[in-house]
Amino acid sequence: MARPREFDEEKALDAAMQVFWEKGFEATSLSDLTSRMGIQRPSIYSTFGDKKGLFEAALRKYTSSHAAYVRNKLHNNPSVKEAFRAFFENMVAEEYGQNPNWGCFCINSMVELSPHDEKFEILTREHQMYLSVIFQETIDRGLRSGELDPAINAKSLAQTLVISLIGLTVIMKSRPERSFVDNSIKEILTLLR
Amino acid sequence: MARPREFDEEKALDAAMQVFWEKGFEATSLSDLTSRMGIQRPSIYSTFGDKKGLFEAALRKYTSSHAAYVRNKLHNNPSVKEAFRAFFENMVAEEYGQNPNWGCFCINSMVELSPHDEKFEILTREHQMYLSVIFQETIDRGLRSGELDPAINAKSLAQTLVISLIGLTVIMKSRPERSFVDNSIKEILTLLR
DNA sequence: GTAATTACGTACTGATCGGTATGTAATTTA
DNA sequence: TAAATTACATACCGATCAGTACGTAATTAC
Repeated sequence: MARPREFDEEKALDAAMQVFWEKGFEATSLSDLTSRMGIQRPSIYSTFGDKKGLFEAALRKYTSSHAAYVRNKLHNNPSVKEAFRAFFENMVAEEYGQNPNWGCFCINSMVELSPHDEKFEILTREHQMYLSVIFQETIDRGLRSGELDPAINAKSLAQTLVISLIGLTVIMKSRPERSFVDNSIKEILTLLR
Repeated sequence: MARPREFDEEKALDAAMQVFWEKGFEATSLSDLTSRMGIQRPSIYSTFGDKKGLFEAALRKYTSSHAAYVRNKLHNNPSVKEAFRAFFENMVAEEYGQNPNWGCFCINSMVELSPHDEKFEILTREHQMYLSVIFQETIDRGLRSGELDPAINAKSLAQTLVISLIGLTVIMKSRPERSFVDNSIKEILTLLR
């Protein structure tokens, strides 16, 4: 190691994540990135490879922090039904709040890149699988405690909730009336009987 | 009208729809379009305005034909439960088939463009609302015939099924194990009790 | 203090982007 | 047949794209 980095690699990556999250891969230019990351092009290329490498690093940062967020939200609530209810309702409230929201970076990437790039097909799939495992663990906890109907198939229900989460996140991009998503969440949560 | 068009406007639009469907708006270049549409740039600009105008025309063509397809699928089955089951299972089978599938053009556009362009926010929202109306009509039919539990809220359930459809379509972009979507469809269809 | 190494900023590359000017061909109207 | 109008193909526009060459600054190793 000769001359040390002058910029904070994590902060720069975080800035890149925000730009990609907001605009997607294709619509984000290197100029967008340098201005928001506060560094020059050669620093990006020497640190992250190329544009796609930077995107991948940003997406990995997102998925790991998102997984931690979801795990925390669901595990820190004694009631499983209440945990899922709060999780879904909180997600909707954030999306309909003042601050602009860009949905889920992983879902955005799944739609834009997965069909054309196997690396992102795998990366985004693995995140969804991980979410379904977190969901299933939570449902299992409710089965063990007796809170949930023992006839429930934890795995199938977890997978269904992941798919509902995706559907809700995506449809909110078109900003439907709030009752649309509120009704659906109520309906979906009846599966957690 | 002086000199008549030498190309078939509908066929050209159909070709444009396929390219945009496959690659999205940003990743599709004018060169991609001219080569697949079989016409020159000035013909595109004189007929459809600009790139975004052509995209909008292509998306409108897609949504109207997709709505007709869904309506037909659901209305031409005497059993409502069977109609939805066949609809969802057929969608999955197509996506996992040999031919490449690009998901739903409207969902792709909702993810890529709706947050940055109000015109597409409205256009994609209206299509989802229309699908939910078709779904609701079908559920109402099942309620009238006595096939479905009269305790069902047709509107909420229709909205839920639209969200499930979106979630299924999107997650299949990452090509999960087929059991993932099969399980979820079974679970979702239990709401049609 | 000198050589080696790494980082930085500037300025550039060829390619491609979306969009258009222009000249010519074809058709209608009169 | 002449004028007007529309469509076509070519060839171009300035801007921007992702990516890099290169010279200089800073740090470490010896």
